[in-house]
Amino acid sequence: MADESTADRYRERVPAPHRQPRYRAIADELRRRITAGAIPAGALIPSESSLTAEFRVARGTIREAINVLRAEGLVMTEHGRGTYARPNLPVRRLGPERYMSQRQQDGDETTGARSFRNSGVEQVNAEYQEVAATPELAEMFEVEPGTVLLQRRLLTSVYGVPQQLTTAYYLLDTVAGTPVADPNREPWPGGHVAQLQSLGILVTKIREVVQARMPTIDEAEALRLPAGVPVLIANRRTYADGRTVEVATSMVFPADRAELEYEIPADLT
Amino acid sequence: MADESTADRYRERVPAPHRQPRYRAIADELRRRITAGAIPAGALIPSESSLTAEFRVARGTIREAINVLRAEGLVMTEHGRGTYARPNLPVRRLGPERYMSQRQQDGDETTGARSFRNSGVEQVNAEYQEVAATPELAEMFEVEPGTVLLQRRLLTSVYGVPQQLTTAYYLLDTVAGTPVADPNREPWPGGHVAQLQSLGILVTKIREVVQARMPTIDEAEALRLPAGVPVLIANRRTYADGRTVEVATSMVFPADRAELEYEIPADLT
DNA sequence: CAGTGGTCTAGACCACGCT
DNA sequence: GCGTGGTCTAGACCACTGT
Repeated sequence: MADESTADRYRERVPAPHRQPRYRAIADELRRRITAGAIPAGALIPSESSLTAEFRVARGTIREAINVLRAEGLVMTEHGRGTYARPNLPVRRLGPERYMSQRQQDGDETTGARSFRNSGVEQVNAEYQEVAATPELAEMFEVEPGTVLLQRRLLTSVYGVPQQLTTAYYLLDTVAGTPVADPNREPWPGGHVAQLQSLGILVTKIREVVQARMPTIDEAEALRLPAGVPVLIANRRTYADGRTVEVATSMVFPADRAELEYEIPADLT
Repeated sequence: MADESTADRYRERVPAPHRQPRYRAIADELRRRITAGAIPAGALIPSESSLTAEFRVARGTIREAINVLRAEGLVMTEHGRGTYARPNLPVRRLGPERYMSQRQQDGDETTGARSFRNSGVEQVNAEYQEVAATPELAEMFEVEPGTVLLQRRLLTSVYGVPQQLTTAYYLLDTVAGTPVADPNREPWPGGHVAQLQSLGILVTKIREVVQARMPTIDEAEALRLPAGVPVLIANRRTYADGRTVEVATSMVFPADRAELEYEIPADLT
């Protein structure tokens, strides 16, 4: 095989031609072991020090090889424990029914995607704060910039696995003094639509814009994202009677364990 | 802080306390300069050697900081030339109106996102092929596996910039011999809904599932994606009278220049 | 405690893009 | 030729996870 000369190159001391960098060749070899099943999903790959011995390179070179695999989402690292082949995660599907008051919600057999709403395994870490409206937010709410809004920041987890970061805003006027402004009532039964309804606000339309990008480091840490996994971003705007009653400037989902589902009814086509 | 003794120990050897790693602090500072506009989009950031001088750290530390920004998709590097703040691309917004027959479509002033449908600057590279239904496709169309389908593969470009890869399927029975089966008629005026309507098929519902992931190498090349940019994936299923009449197993969008918009009407909430 | 990965240094030489 | 980033070495010490 052509691999023989590659193996020989590992044994050389320094001169290795850079036709293919060594860290790439090492990454290729480790990737082969993982995809071929020699290192099963969820198992530890050899430690950095044993890899330096096996390939006879400096530790920095091994780390670069592992960086490649991390960027591909193939492995994930835990400080002090080791580096694992990435296990396959269950996918959380978020469909239009997440805005319904209450309904039967079954998993999708074909993909294994599941909805966890109201299942009792969903925990919410909430943080409420009063903030002044930025010009962008003020325009969406049709108020003066600086008007006080209620900011609601959430980290939602399922089975202890973080699944969603949310930053949402409400006009303080419409929620102040109501149970909706109480952070201890999280998670909201029925979601934000039901909560607004309890205040007499009838939601008429929700608009969401979906984007994707690589996470910031903070997001990657909060969502425990391995490197190489992007995030799905949904920006939500909730309307009642043509007025904007809620804005979620960013709902951040880990793309390796979430997908969004939408329906476009006939009268829109 | 309780960490003071620890911090003191660091100061013996290194000026900066490691409460936050040096490379992350440097990444934060560079990110600030880029997002604040001190380094405009498309401009070169300082070279690695000048950054080692400015922050007084080893070159490896500077490179790690830049790796952070690259993983976030904030900068891109060209060997021998330098590292750039990633230029902002015009964003193509795809809303529900893309399935409407014909309507006024304006840009969104707040984000600069635009729709290019029917604007004449959209080119389509089409490839049609007859294929046997896989078990998954057969189940969706409610036919026997192996039933012949028309496969439609598209690369859509706007102003010569590739914007979308599509793979869609139709039952050959319903389209054979019709203008819809003619690859020379791309791009389809009014989209696939209008085309189906011209065959007497009235679309009643469209369902889309949106995901994100890093691109395969082939996708990255076809869409001319720089490293660190994920793709948005939409899987579409088109219904008429409860029957599935079209399936797009993957519409692949470059996440740095596309976003998807959906509406959830009141009767769904 | 031992073993893992995380951070950082101070060098070296190579490959690429420009002028 | 010069300045850029790409690759690599050989060490050091820190921080986290286990026993």
